[in-house]
Amino acid sequence: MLKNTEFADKLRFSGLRPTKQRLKICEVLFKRDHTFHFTINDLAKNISEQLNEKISLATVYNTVHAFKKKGYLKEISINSDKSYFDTNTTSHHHFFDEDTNELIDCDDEVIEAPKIKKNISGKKIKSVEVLVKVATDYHNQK
Amino acid sequence: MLKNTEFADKLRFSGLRPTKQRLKICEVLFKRDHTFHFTINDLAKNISEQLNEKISLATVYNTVHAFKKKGYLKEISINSDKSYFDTNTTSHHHFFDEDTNELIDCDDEVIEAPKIKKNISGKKIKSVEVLVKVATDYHNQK
DNA sequence: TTGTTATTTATAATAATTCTAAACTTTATG
DNA sequence: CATAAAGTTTAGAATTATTATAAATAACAA
Ligand SMILES: [Mn+2]
Ligand SMILES: [Mn+2]
Ligand SMILES: [Zn+2]
Ligand SMILES: [Zn+2]
Repeated sequence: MLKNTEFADKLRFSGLRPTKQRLKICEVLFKRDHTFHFTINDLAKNISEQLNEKISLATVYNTVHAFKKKGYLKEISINSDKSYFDTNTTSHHHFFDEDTNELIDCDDEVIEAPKIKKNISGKKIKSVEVLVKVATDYHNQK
Repeated sequence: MLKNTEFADKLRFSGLRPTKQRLKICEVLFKRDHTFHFTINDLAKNISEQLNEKISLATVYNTVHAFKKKGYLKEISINSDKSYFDTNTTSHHHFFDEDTNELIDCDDEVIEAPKIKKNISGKKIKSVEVLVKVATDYHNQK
C-alpha cells in the first residue's frame, strides 16, 4: 500500500504527469490493503457518487488504459459485454461465481498450475491462467 | 459430421423449427471435419459474401444464441470487444496467439487439467478451463 | 385449410468504448 | 519568474457490438 505522495513519484517515473485526476484514481485503486476487480463504470461511479469528485468519463477511460499500458492494471475477460480490470497484476487464477457475477482471486496454492506439455512452435508463453466457473447446484448453467 | 437432412431432425428434436436460415447456419457451422471459433460478424460475412445468401443480421444473432442455449455452441471470452463462439462444446483449453489473435484448441493431453484444491463453499464447479497466451518473443505483451 | 405460434426481418434503441478538437495544466527552458 | 512546448482533460460526437421492437412471413397442428 502506497502513501499519497509516492503516487506522484511513481507516475512521473513512468512518464505520466501526476495530474489531480490521476492521483485521485491512484488513491481509489491502490491505497488499499487488498487488490480487487472493477469495471470502468464501477470506478467512475465510485468517484462521482462516493467521493463526490468530478472526473470526466473520458479521463477515467484514458487513465485506466494508461495504467494498464504501464503494467499497473490488468484487463480480464470473463464476459464480453464489458471489460473488467484487476489491480492484482501478477499471474493468477480466478473463480467466477455465475450466481453473483463475482470474480475471486486465487493462486497456485488453491489451483495447482496446469502443466503445458506442448507449445506452439516459435512462440513464447506469456501467461497461463485458469478460470473456474462455479454456481449453486440447482442453477442452470448459462 | 452431420448430413443435411439430419440437421432438420436435430433442430426439431430441440424444439427449434428447422427454417431455411437455421439449416443454412447449421451447414456452415457443423458440416465440417473440425470444430472452429468464430464471431457473429465472421459468420454473417461468410454467409453473405462466400455463400451469397441473405440472412438478416438479427437472425444470425438469434440463431447463434438459440444454438448456444441448446448447447450446440459455446461462448468464449478472450477479448471483451466482441464475443467469440466455439463449435467445440466440450470442456477444453485454449492457446491464444497475441500476434495473430488466433485461438487454438487443446485438450488435457496438451494441457494437464489443473487441480482445484479448494472450492467456494456451497457452490458447484461448472467448468475448469485454461487460457495460455503466447506471442513471439520480441513482441511486447499487450 | 385455417388458426396458432414461432421466426425472420428491417430498423430503432442501447451500451460500452473510442475519437475529436478545444481548453487547460504541467513541465522545460531562458 | 515568463513563456513556450508538450501532455492531459473534457464534453460531446462517432463508432461498434448487441438487443429490442413490431410488423410480415413461415411452420406446424388441428
Ligand atoms: Mn455476454
Ligand atoms: Mn461493446
Ligand atoms: Zn484477479
Ligand atoms: Zn475452443
